[in-house]
Amino acid sequence: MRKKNPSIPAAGEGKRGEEGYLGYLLRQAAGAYRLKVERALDEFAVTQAQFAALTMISAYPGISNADLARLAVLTPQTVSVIVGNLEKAGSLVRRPHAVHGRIQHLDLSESGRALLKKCRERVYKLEGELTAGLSAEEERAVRRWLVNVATADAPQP
Amino acid sequence: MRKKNPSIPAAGEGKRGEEGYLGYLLRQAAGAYRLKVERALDEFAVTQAQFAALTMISAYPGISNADLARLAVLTPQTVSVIVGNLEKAGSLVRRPHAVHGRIQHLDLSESGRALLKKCRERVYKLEGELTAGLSAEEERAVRRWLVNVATADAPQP
DNA sequence: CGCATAATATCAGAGCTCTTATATGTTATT
DNA sequence: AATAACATATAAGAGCTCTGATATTATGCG
Repeated sequence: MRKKNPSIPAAGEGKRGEEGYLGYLLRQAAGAYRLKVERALDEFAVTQAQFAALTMISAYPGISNADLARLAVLTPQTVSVIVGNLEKAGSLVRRPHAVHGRIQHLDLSESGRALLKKCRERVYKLEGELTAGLSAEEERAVRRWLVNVATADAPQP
Repeated sequence: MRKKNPSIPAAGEGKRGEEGYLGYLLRQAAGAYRLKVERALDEFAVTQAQFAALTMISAYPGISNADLARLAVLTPQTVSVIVGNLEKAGSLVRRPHAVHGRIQHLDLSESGRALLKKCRERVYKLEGELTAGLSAEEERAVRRWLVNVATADAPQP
């Protein structure tokens, strides 16, 4: 079919495989999974970041942009972009704080809730595939490692 | 200092912690590590993607844009952007293929090689922190899992 | 009370990444 | 040899993510 250059290994092989740098492996795995999620949600035009935001707003209704950023380990500016796109799509609403003049509350709209429900079904399947082939012990090790990496330089109060 | 809303957990706790969805944990870990790398390389104005490209071109001199994309599990368009920025910075050169009229070879420039060397020292330290606290067995499980996730839907020839 | 400090939101600019689309060059089929 | 199929490169547009900067609102301290 196509003659592959034998000196360049495929993604899962050689230095790109299990002997490779953990940093590369992490980067590639996250990229591959992000793409998988976005293709599963392509029909709804929802990105991984938007799915995460919808899920968190659903779990913590009335959350502020700043709190959402802390929760998602992103900058407020980044979250503002994501929230802006979700607002444009009509999936959420921003309400001014009752007494605090600057804070805005975020809440899902009706269509946002319905959208999240449909997205969840698809993503749950992928989440299941993520754990397939892992023993309980291995899964615990992976989870612990991921949390450690994600919170490595978070200042402990 | 600041009064944290007690109903919103921190990144490493509650649903954002070890009981959370693996998909979220993967996303957060990759984001946190990407940021860590880019801050370590801030002085050289090199991004994680650029560091990956430099490393791969160094390992496979004369590689084509298309092969680099396959190697990095990215689209050719994405790699083209990264390579374009590295070229603008003078870290690599594009040479036309001797006989093939379309393919371009990528090679590091002298300054690119020097830059990569300096970046490597910094990133190696972070790579080391990535494995700290993992037993050999756990590290093997993590590596195997990451490779599985990264190559989940790669068509086996 | 008045001002400094901190928190919130937002704009602008850059880089990464995808999809879609186009132009060009190579290989296989007829 | 002509055409179809495939590979390579690249441009345009959208979304995500960061840094840096600015405006507005709260809070704390003199």
